[in-house]
Amino acid sequence: MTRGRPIAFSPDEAASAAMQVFWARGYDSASTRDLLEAMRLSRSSLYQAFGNKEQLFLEALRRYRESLIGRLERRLAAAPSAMTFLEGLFRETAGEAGSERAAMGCLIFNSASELGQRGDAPSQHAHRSMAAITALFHRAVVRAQAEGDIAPERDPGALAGYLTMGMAGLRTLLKSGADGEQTRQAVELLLDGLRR
Amino acid sequence: MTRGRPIAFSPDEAASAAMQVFWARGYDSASTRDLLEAMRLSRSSLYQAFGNKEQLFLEALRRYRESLIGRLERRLAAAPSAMTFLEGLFRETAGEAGSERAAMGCLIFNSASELGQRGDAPSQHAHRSMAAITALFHRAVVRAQAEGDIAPERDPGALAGYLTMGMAGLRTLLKSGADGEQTRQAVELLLDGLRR
DNA sequence: TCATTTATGGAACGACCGATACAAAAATGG
DNA sequence: CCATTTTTGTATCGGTCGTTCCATAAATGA
Repeated sequence: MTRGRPIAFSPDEAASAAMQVFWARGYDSASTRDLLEAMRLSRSSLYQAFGNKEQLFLEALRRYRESLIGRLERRLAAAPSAMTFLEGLFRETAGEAGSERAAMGCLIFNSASELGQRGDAPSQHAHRSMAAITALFHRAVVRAQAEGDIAPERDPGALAGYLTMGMAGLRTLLKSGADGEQTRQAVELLLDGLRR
Repeated sequence: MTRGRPIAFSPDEAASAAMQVFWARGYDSASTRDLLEAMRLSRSSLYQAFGNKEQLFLEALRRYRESLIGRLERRLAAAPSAMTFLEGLFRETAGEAGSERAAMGCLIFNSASELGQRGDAPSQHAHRSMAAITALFHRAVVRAQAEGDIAPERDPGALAGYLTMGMAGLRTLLKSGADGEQTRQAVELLLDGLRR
């Protein structure tokens, strides 16, 4: 049983580098040249290891989603209350105004906006990733209700959609270069809507 | 003083057709072939009349913005109250869920998301167009305060940013294929935040 | 009608796109 | 050390991109 020459790169790091490129430039605008340069491998290796550009994007989006959701999940679990988690998340994001981080936005919302209802696999995966964010907000809302910070009679599904809408809008504001004053005020109003 | 051969197309209609293409496909993804076909003119005429793709986009975005703002302005002026205008606008938009119209989104938010902080002219114009939307919401909020539907001590600037954020988020939800139930519920919560 | 001016159609440009083909290089297990 | 397997670098593919150029068509004012 011969094994042959082993690959000289880390598939993990390569996929991570690809994710960064798609995040910064978008799916269509990210050229294979950009990807090759960032991933530091040759064309052959890219197509051999990841199939094609679309599949590479799917893998990058999957990684981004799992990383993001995982991080938020841990942060939610570690938070003293679900409400402080939500407040912290939104306020922190609003505080990114003007930074390079703000200009990049979120790969999931970026993809949802760019790919829209194209119907292909990337578009469907973007949609599912949006749903994953809403599901996370749903869990946070349910916990906040259990903790008495949100009235129990309020519909957690509706509130989760409201929060996803708010985060998507906040990301758009940040991408368009809104200043911190505006984003912070808008986020406070959004959070008021949680408690009301 | 000779004049020469007059152009055989309507610059107005051509620019309008270009706007539709940029709206449906985005700035980068809209190819000159797409544009020529929709505008029904030859390459020479396009470059003669509009300069290049970037300038054509700027003109298309300008038209979209003025048309949109003008339409909203008239609708606001005709509305029995600023609050009913805002309610109608958001509820109507939420009701577009699932339609082709929803998949197209709004050229201004689309452009803001696609072009981000690229720094070039299209990016700057997208940012300014966002500001124009916020300015319109600001006027509506001020009027709603005068009419007693929003408490006078509330900051109209903050509320305007809140509404722009909400509309941007709503547009992202609609583009990602959210169902009408979710968008309608989210919008009601958003509107609750206006009155509170 | 005629000289002039302008628009038009289409060919062509260089650059880049995503993807493939193929030969050379490299590391394996035996 | 060798035969085998796999990766790697590079050349190249057909196609499309935005743009320019030029010959031709068309409508003008005189």
